[in-house]
Amino acid sequence: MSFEQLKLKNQLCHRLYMASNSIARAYREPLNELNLTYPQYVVMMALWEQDEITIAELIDKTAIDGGAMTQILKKMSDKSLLAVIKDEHDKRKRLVQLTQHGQSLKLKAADIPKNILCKFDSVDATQAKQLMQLLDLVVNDLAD
Amino acid sequence: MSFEQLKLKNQLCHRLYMASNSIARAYREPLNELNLTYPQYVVMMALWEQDEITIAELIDKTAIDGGAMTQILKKMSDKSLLAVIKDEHDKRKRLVQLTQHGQSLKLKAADIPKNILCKFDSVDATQAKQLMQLLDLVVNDLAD
DNA sequence: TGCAAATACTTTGCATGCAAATTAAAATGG
DNA sequence: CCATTTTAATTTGCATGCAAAGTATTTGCA
Repeated sequence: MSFEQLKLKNQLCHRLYMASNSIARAYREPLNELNLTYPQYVVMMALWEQDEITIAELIDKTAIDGGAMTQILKKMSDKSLLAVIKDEHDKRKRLVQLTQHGQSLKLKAADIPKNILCKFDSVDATQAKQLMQLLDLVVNDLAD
Repeated sequence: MSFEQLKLKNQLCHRLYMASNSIARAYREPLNELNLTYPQYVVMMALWEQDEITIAELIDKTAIDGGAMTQILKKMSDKSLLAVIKDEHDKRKRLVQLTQHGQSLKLKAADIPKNILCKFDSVDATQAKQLMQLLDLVVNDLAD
């Protein structure tokens, strides 16, 4: 019994596991300089696109776990990157708002994507796009 | 300043983050029935392919962090899935060996990959293969 | 109007991923 | 042959990802 389907080299999930960890590791150094973790950087990107959104919307945009989000926002708030304020219309909700400092960090982060991309010697723009499209299919098929 | 490069929809890393989490989540249920976490399952797959290898080799095959591996092996040892024994030739090394129970679990796991794949309505075999190849390029380019 | 059900978050407990420090043993080279 | 370096693992501290339980509000509906 060869059980080909159980070999690591045939596992899409293991490829994703390695690729995701690899790329997160690649971001670690440049993000350290901004004093951001990778998930915190994702939150920043979401807020740079649209500021003053609810936590639920932030969770929706980033796909970060709700339980983790509470902790992440607390740490980011401690670092004065953002503030979490009450929504007067619906007291269950809370709004996330970038501080001046949080907004200004966008300029410093602007070069990060380029610096990561330049590590990809074997993946050209077309392949990167194709890869993103395939990943979107995977995510959509697995969405609840 | 639009900062297109900072938008989440253009981030390969965020796609990978979501896809990796999605697929790991998909494995959670079937693996629960085997009382395995996803990384533990990866260790099992590595050992089903080749038993009695050193921890370093296991780390190399699985890409699981060394620090985490110690903990994972301890838990798996507690569950009698494997045993970690000394290497008499090099006392720095330790060998990982499946137990009878660990070996027998292979049969129960044999159907898991198929059951995961069938969730992919939008990704055919060709695309899956293509995706794996692209992911390999990413991992290789980011390898130290 | 009033209460059960749904929402929006927070909290808790467990399992990693990762960097850095530590320990033990083997390899090296002067 | 001994001291330095390298290798193999473990340990520790921090930051999530995730499930499940708990809290505060708001909705919905009888």
